[in-house]
Amino acid sequence: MAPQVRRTAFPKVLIERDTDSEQSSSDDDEEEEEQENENEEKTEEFNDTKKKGKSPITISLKKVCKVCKKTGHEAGFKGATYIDCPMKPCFLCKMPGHTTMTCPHRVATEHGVVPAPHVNTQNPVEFVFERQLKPRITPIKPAYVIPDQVDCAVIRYHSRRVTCLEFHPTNNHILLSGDKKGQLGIWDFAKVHEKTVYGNIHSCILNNMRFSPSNDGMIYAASSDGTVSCTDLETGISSTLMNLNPDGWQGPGSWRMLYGMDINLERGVVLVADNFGFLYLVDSRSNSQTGKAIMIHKKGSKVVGLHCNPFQPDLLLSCGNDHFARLWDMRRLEAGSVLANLEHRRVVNSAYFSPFSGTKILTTSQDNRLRIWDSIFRDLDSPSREIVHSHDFNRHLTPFRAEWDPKDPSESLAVIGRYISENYNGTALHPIDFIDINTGQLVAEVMDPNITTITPVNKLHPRDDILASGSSRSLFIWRPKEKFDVAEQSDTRKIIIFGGDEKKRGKRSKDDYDDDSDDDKFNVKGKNVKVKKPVKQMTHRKAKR
DNA sequence: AGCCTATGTACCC
DNA sequence: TGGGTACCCTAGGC
Repeated sequence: MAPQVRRTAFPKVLIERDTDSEQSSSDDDEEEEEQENENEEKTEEFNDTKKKGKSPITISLKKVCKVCKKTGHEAGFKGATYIDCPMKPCFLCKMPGHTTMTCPHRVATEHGVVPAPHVNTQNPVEFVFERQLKPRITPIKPAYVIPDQVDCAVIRYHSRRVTCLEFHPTNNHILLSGDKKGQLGIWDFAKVHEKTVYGNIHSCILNNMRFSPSNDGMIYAASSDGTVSCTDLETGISSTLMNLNPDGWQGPGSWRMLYGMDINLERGVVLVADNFGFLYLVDSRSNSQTGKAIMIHKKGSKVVGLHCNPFQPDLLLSCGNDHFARLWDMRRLEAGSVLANLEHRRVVNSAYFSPFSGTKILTTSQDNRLRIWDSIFRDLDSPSREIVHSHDFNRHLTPFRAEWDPKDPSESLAVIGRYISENYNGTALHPIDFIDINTGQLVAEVMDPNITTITPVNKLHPRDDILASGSSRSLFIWRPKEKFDVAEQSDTRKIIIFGGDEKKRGKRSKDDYDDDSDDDKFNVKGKNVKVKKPVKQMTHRKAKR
């Protein structure tokens, strides 16, 4: 050691760098990495000099990719733009050979979408469909009424991420929300100061909720605590219909969680499904389980969604982690009696019948594809269309679910949040997409420079032009600008008006929302939010910005 | 500001 | 089949 320390002549220093690294050398992150690399290289060369004497020290300034650890390129955010690692398949369509930036599905959202095929009435079932059910569907698709600008009200009372939303069936301005902690929020967004949170109904994730079809003051909820609750919205008094963990916590292997839930009014049952593949029927009058649990998905797999057909009470749709959505006949509900198995390449986050005719199926899968089956009366072996859309699974996000517009009689409009971000004026934003499920076209995208979080939970109002969103802990109500009347919101103390103040753009600060330090955090703001329409070429839009 | 962590699916061996 | 771990475009909290 000693001879090297004492030497007077320092060896020559060679700098090894990528050809384009000089162009971006002002970047702070890069300087940090350079420093790190320099240290590493110096140590190695120092050991070398011990053997060889005054051999040159090589300082490497080569870029190291954070994703694949290889040199020569970098991945990650450069400002608000994410640079893909070329060694990874495309983050959007999951295919190798190109990056997300150059993905054909990003250039044209409807890329690869097969148009709706012509329906031939060859068999009796199809004849019945054409005669009895098709008339319910409006033959000519009405033009979507998409506003140029929407206003947005924000509320923050959940302490954990929002997991589900439900509009009140009769009261037009009541929104219900559930969160990861199991809390149930009630927000009257016409009177911003009217909000309620019931925190003791469930002890963990509130996965699904539905209003009672016979009493719109009652809400049913299924939770990962293994219970189904029925809560009176006025009093907050809750009863437990079912508890799958009566003996409490006996370890992770035996703890049962409830995910999918729906209500079948005709049969008077609440349907719930667990994380082991089983379906349970609970009589909504006696609040007791009827019959035995039925395995409807692969043993040990989570059943995340249940939906009763709005017009054929005997038809049930389920979906889950076994990569399938399944169609069932309620009259013959038993393992093996499935009517159809709708295969997906990954976990199916949601599967819904269409809201007017009940004959279409829309699913959201973790393979970044929306799938549409145009008619449950036709061959269900493969979907009518697949639409590539960025809604990746992330363990920290509520799973994305594409939701039908319940007001669109042509059953062609769906809303779903977008995972992948775009660079909007230097801010990475994750818009909420409106997609024409017949063509795959992006009809509109809603975003706000103040909302930088991903918005996986979205619900369209059953009667009004209103979109409710859940993004992280926050809830949003979006509506066309002209309909938004800030004056009607009397509680001005808690209203923050955002008027496009540039200082407020970009990453929002804690103060934007938290003006109270107690558990009663509550803020509402009205502001201008952009709605883009229609967008065919996403790259064009990017180029303009 | 920087770290820690909860958390779920996929895929490896 | 089960344990280990990658993912590495999260968000809240300390």
